[in-house]
Amino acid sequence: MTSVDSTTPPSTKMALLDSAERLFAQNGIDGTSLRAITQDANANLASVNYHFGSKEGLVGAVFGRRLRPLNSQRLERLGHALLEEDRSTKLRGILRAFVGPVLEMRFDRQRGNPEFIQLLGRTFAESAGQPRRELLAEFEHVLSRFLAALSETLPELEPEALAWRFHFTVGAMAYTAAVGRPLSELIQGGDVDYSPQVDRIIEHLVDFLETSWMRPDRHRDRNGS
Amino acid sequence: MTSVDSTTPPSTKMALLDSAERLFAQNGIDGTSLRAITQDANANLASVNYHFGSKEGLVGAVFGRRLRPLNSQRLERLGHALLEEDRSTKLRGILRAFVGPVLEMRFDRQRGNPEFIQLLGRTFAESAGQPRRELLAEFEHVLSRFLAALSETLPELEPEALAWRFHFTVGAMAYTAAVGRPLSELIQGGDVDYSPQVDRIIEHLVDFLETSWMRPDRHRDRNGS
DNA sequence: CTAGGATCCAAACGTACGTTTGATTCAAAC
DNA sequence: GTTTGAATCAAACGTACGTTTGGATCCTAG
Repeated sequence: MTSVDSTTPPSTKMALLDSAERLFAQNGIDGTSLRAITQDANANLASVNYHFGSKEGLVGAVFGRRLRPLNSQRLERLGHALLEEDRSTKLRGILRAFVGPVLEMRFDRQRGNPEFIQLLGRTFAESAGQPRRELLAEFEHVLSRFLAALSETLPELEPEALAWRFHFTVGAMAYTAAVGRPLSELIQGGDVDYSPQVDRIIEHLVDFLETSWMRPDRHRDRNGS
Repeated sequence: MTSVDSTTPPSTKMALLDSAERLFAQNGIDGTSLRAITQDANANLASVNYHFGSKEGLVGAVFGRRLRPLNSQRLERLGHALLEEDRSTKLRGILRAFVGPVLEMRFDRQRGNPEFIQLLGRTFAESAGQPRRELLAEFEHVLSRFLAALSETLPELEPEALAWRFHFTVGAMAYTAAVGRPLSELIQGGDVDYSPQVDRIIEHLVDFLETSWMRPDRHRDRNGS
C-alpha cells in the first residue's frame, strides 16, 4: 500500500522512500536522522548515501515520487472542468480539480498517502517567504494553469482580487490538509477517523470557496494604509 | 522597536528574546542553535541556560511574550464587535477581531513583529496533528470564545458546518500570515513591500470570509464516502 | 565456473549541538 | 572596606548528526 509500484519487489530504495516519507511527516525533515530512517527501513546507514547521494537527494526523491502524479491528476481534472458551460458549475469544477486530489491523498486511506500531504504542508510553511526552489518549480506550471482558468471563468475580477482569492484558497486547502481535523475538535482532543468523509470535506471546502469566488469585487477604488 | 518594553535598559535577557524570535522565524526552532542566538545577541553561550533554564524555556518565553497581548487584543475587539446589531456588520466585526491583530502584527512594520507571526504559523504547521500543548492551551480560551460568538451570530448553522468554516477561516488567515504575499507574485519572484497595505489585505480577507460564512448550509442530509 | 558490477555492511571521521562547570566580574548592601 | 549575590565568561563534556571508507556479499552475464 505504501510503495508506489506494487509489481516490483520490495527494494531497499523503495523501503527508504517509504520510511523517509513517514518519518519526515512526523518529525520534520531536519528532525529525522538518517539513522532513524535506515533503522525503520531495515537498511544500512550508508544505503541512503549510496542510493540517493545524500540526505538532500533523498528529500528530493520523496517529493518527486508523489508530486508528479498529484499535479498530473489536477491538470487532467481541470481539463474536464473547463468543458462545462454553466459558470457556477465550471467554477466548482475548477476548485474541485485543485483541492480534490490533495485532500483525497490526505484523507483517503485506501488510495492516499496522508503523511505525504502532511509533509508537503509542513515543508511549505517552514519555508515561508522563500520556499524550496525545487518545490516551487514543480508547482509553477500547475498554479499558472489554474490562475488562467479562474481568470477566464471570472473575467470581471481585477488581478489583485484574483491573486488574493487564489491565495486564500491555497491557504484554506493547505491548512486543512496539514492539520487534518477541525480545530474545535483538536482542542477537545477527539480521535475521529475522517477518512470516510473525504468527499464531504471536499464539498464543504468547495462550497466555502465557491461562495467567495462568486462575490463581486468591491475594492476597485479603495486605498490601503 | 523590537524590545517589548522600551523603558527598561537593554538587558541580556531581552536581547536574547529578540534574537531568538528573529532567528527562530528564519531558520526554525530546531534549525537555530544557541550559539547563533547568543552570538547575534552579543551574549555568552551559557546565558540562555542561565536566564531561561534551557533552550525549551527560551522557546516558551519567546511565544509567551507576544501571545498574551495578541490574544488580549482579539478578545477586546470581539467585545466591541458583539455590541453591533446588524448581523452582517456583527459578523464582519467578529472576523476582523479574529484576523486583524494577527495580520497587523504580520504586515505593520511600525507596531508589528512580522517575524513572530511567521514563527507562529511555522510552528503550528510543524506540529500538524499534535501541536505543542503550551501553544494550544494559550489559544484554547480565545478560540472557544470566537466559536461561541459565531454560533450565536449564525444560530441556524449546524455544528459541523460551523466547525469546518472556522477551520477554513483559520487556514486562510494562518497561510496569509505565514507566506505573506500572494502566491502568484511569489512565483514571479517579485519583492513588493506589503506593509502599507495591511488594512487592504485585512479587508480582502474579511470580504472573502464573510461571504462564505453568510452562505446557507446545504449539507443537512448528505452522506460522506 | 568465473569475472565484475551492484549492493550491502560495520566502523570510523569530523562537525555541531545543548548543557554543565568553575572561575571571574561587578554593583549594591551592610 | 568587606560581603554577597547576580551576571558573565571561556572551556569542556557527552551526544548525535551526515558522510566516507574499504571490504564483504550477492547476482548476473559471459
